[in-house]
Amino acid sequence: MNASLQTVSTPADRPLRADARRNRERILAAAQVEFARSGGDAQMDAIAAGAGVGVGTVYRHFPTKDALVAQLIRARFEQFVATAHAALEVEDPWEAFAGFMRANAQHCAQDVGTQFMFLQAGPELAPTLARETGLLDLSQQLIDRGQRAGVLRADFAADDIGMIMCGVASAMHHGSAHWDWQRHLGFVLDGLRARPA
Amino acid sequence: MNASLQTVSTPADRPLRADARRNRERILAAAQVEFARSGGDAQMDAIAAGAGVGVGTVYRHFPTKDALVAQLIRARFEQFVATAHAALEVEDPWEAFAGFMRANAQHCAQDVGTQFMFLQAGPELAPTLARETGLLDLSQQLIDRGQRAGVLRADFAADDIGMIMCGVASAMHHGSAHWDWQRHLGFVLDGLRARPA
DNA sequence: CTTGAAGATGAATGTCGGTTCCGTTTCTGC
DNA sequence: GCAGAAACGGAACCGACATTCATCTTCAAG
Repeated sequence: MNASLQTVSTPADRPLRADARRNRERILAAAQVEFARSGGDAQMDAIAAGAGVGVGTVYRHFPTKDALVAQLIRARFEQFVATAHAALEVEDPWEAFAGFMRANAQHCAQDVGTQFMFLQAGPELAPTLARETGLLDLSQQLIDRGQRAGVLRADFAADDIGMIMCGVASAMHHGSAHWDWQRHLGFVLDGLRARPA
Repeated sequence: MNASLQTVSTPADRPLRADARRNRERILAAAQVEFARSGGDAQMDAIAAGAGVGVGTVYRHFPTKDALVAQLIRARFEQFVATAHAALEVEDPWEAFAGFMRANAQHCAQDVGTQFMFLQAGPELAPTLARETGLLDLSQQLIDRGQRAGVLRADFAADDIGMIMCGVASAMHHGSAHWDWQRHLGFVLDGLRARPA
């Protein structure tokens, strides 16, 4: 499985029939639940069952499993975008940036499907989505603020965010007794803070 | 697949026949190559072919694919142990620690199989092996030195190392154009350095 | 050199899980 | 209401792999 970026035909090609729209939502919800439960390898049958729907219906909405995953990921990125907007409202430039990172990590922690995304999805999916959804720009703004204020190290770049989130996600994915992703993120954030000198 | 810790019957149960020992080595080598090439999902047939051997032979040496993977991982941990010993010889406490981390990451970078291990193997495998091989103790010594010298943050623990390596490995695993695991590790190491105040 | 045990072989087996297909059911515009 | 399009259902299909097994080969002790 290699979740490439299949543009799911969500665009209002034709206004979906009422029941179809309902099912579509159910499927996405069930997929999220199922991915969370199984830790990344949910089965189409299970997703269909969870949505109270036949497999065929799942395939009517998403031509392939990858397409379904891609849609989940896209939705998550839209959440990231919202978080970024919120962060830009925060006064303190460091807290704005750090809070953004923490909030995103928190979202990942609550949805194993997203961790799955960072760990298993095609390498280009995350960067591409970040660009397409505008997340990259927003992140850049947060970074610029931090760097202008001298609280964020100057050599940090927007592209690094994905890499770091990926690393943090992998820590939470394992959930080994001693592994605490919040510690991990804390270490990294401390590393990103500008050094006094 | 869930590489639990199957103690492969390497122990000199009975001195393997000469050709058998040779094949065993070939299989391990081929497995490493094959995992590296395929990015973590090597097939038994491919491994057998790479070793110039029939599949049955692979199964004669390793009862299951997991057992084979476990053996590869165990070997890698022995390499880590060697690195740790070398690091303990280094004068500067910070360089000893940081060099240890960098060297291990480097080893991972050269062998996708190891990245696979950190990312896919059962959550308990790494911690368990770290204990069994003595790596945990050695790491602790490196950490103690750093903390006594005041160059390593006081709240860092040996258990954190696996988590961090896991994160770094996940970054290199994707190898997205903009993702550079050395940057990632650099950020983290900066975060681990004791703050002046 | 013989011989039997250890080892090797690879086609065949079994399972798992994504995807397809077509008969049936449910909407919705008229 | 009705017709026809849209959607649904889920058994069946199919490829991909890990694993097995009956048979053949090679080593090494005596």
